[in-house]
Amino acid sequence: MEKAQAGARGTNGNGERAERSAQRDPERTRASILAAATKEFAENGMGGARVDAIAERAGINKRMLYHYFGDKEQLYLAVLEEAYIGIRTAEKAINLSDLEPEQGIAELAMFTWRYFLEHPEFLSLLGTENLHRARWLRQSTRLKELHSQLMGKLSELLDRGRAKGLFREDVDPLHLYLTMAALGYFYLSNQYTLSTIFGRDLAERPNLEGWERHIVHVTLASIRR
Amino acid sequence: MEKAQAGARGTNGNGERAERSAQRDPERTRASILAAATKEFAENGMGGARVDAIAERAGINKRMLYHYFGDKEQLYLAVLEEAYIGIRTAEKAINLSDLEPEQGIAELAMFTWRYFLEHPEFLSLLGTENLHRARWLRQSTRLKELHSQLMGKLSELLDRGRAKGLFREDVDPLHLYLTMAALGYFYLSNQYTLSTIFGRDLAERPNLEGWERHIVHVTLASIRR
DNA sequence: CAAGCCAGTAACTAAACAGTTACTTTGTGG
DNA sequence: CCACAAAGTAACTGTTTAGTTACTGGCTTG
Repeated sequence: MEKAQAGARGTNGNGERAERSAQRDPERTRASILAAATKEFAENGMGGARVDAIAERAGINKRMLYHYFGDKEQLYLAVLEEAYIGIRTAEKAINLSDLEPEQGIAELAMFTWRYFLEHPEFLSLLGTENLHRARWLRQSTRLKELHSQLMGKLSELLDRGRAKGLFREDVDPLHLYLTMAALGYFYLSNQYTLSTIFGRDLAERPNLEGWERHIVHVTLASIRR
Repeated sequence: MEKAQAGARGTNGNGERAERSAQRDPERTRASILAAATKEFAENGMGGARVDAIAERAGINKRMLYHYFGDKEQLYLAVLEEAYIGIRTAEKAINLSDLEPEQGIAELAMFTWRYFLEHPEFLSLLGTENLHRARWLRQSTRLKELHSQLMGKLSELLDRGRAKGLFREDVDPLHLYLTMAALGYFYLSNQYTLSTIFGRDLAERPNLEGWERHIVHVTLASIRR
């Protein structure tokens, strides 16, 4: 029925393997499983995620999922690793060397906030991973080698700011990073319970913009002399 | 075999129902189911929690769980409600009226931090509830009536501080509350991934104490003139 | 061009799971 | 003191679940 079609589209005369049809594309299959699994795990957690739901979302046969990833846990680990690689890659691209220290810190705070805002699935996976006390993260040699680029940039800015007499002498870069991350993470990951309890939709545009300004304000206020 | 024992202990001559034996104690059964369910849901989330595990932890027959709570979802809701009632009750007990504004804010920040620190199951339930976009919290009329006492106390302190010229004019009490809560929540709920990535155990005593001081410092720095 | 491997399918299985049935025991109010 | 309701048990059921088996189709390479 579709055999003729596959034959016709598989090759195109010159040896080049052109834009091949949907059939038989390992990389694409793998990627679509990973994307589907990311959604499913982010929406339902490890315990709530369903292997069958992932297969359906990816439009593949469940057997393929086991073929490429082994089992549910290894698939989850692959999802987690990809999510961390995503943020680490984005961090690398930041260039702050020609900014004033205060401006640089503000940029880092906004970067973290916006990354969280645009990647809710990353926040959700973090929540799931912490529920399980970092069981899979601790297993992953790949992720333990993948250090955050942010701490280095933060330290450099702090040094420059201190030299100029702008910042306090005793600022711990880790504390500073945790402060920025905490303000963004909590607001977004807990937005549903908070919105319900305070009767105010935290996801509305003006509220989001107000909170971004607040994060920058708090971060800078905490390190200034 | 044990019937005679039960008869002997059930009543003690005067009509008073003395310290009755373990048999047939509805309140105790209900309470032990609730305690077991709190642990199970906090450790595994909604999707990962097992009804059989709850029954076993509570030392009761699974049938009783359905007898008292209806089904798994209603039991989860009861657990969530009890957890919120716990923090709201603790909040009520705080008295700040004879403290200076700065001292009062510091006390509130430390209260929130210590409550989170001592009630990890509450943090975990919040995480689960937010994963599900506050699905059960929104259903609960009981919880929607139960307003946080903290916002009122916070506003009062802010007013007093402003009158004395200590605090900025434009501080939003909700932003202030979210700031304190965010700093505590993130540090504790994400301690496992953070400890793994930064290679530093955030749960160690000196680190916990340092973070408490940091929360107070940041909170106050963000509202001072 | 065939041998063999890789991608893919459909249908199955054993265990785990939430929830139920049918029953017994125990305390209490008329 | 007995009738009846509430508390409790044990064993069961239908469904969902992760993971498997046994197979087909197609691509590459010696």
